[in-house]
Amino acid sequence: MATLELQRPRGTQDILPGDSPKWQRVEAVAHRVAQSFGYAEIRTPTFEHVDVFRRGVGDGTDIVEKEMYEFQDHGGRALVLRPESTAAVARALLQASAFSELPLRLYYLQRHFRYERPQSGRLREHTQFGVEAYGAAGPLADAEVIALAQSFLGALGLTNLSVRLNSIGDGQCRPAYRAALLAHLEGHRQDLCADCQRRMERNPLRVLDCKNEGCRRVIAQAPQTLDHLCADCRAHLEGVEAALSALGISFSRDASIVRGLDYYTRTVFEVQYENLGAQSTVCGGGRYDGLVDALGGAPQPGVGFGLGVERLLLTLEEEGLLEDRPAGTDVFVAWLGGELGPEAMRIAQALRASGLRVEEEILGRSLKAQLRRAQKLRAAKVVILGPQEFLRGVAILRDMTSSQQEEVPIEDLPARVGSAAPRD
RNA sequence: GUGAAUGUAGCUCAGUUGGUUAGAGCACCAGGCUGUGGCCCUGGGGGUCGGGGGUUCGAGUCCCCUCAUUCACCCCA
Repeated sequence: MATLELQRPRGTQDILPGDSPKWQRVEAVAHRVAQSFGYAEIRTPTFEHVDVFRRGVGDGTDIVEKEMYEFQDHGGRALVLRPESTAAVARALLQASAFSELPLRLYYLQRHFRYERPQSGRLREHTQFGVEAYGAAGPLADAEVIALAQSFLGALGLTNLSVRLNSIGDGQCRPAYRAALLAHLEGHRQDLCADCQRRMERNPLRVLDCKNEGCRRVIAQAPQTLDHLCADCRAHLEGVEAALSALGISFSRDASIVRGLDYYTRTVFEVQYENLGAQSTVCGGGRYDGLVDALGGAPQPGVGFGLGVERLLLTLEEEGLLEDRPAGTDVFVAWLGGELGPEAMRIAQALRASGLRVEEEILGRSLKAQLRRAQKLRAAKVVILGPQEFLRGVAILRDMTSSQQEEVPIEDLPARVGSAAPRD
């Protein structure tokens, strides 16, 4: 490893030419699937006023409390690199008065910035494919969003992922549940780990997803959120499940799913891939009926998910679902003799005009080296232009699979090559 | 933020108890084949051994600091 004075900042990634086709594939599928559900793309600024997230995500959350990249610009504004997109999208919609026309179906493909300790699948700059559906208070929107996530992952070839569903209640029933849970935990305080004893003060719901064995035993006896849901929340959850069943999407209830962001209400869900170690959640989402209100707008029901693209790529890699090196070139134009470079470029241009992906020699290497290059590019055809052929107005057209070659008039090359090189 | 492991060529890795000019395979370039890829053979370019400091006659090897990566926790996508 060469010693560089300048390295990329911790927790960031360079996407090099060898990897960018993988990203392009995932992005293409995201655009296609989201649009097939009638969702339109939205893009928001990379930085926002700090208050968008203080008020939207919540002041007490880890994201806002210790993970934001905050800075002040020369005008003294308190800004922050966006740590997530849901609150930013809501802000944009409010600013554009977009809630006048409902329902609103949006998706984004954006980078987020959080100051965290990096490990694989967790970066300081990461990309999410996310979806937001506004205007529908009923359970159909929840099911639609989950179906979209399923379709997206399925289109990429992933099948054995698990969808876990829970409801964390709303302003009606959550306080009562919280009290009941706290009472139970208080009775078993000595059996809980030190972390959980601390969690009891700040956010008792978090105890539910502790992996510690002693805590798990206490949790198993604890009151279930599901038993404390008010009638409306219960009906909502059952409605989501009924719609998912009708769609043939399998899921399991998982009382341990709790969200760390303040804006979630009722439905919360995760899509997990087990082999991913600690960062096994590829997709997380839920309902956030209180968000727009918190940002100062008239209340709007909303539901959506965020899907980590870097984690998804790790999963796809592990499942062997990414092609290593997709062919990027159809034809290579080789030349020799020292004088024919410009003519080779002219031929390459003519071939490109007929829709082919073409690379021509610009280093003036030996023919042998040029053919090796063509092979490495997996070009199906090579045009070879030599001084002798050029004088007669022809070039050699070589088929790299069969090793057959023939002379073709230069003007006929686009027609001949175009018909002979099938595209995938 | 807490705890731990790892850093030798572009990549994957060797490198004995500290001891001469730090190696291999793959990749790259060239030649064998003076105008034809894959296979083979030969040769070549490439390393401040992550960085800095220390111990020592002598450090890739030992010690300290630092940077980066990885794993677990926290949290999250």
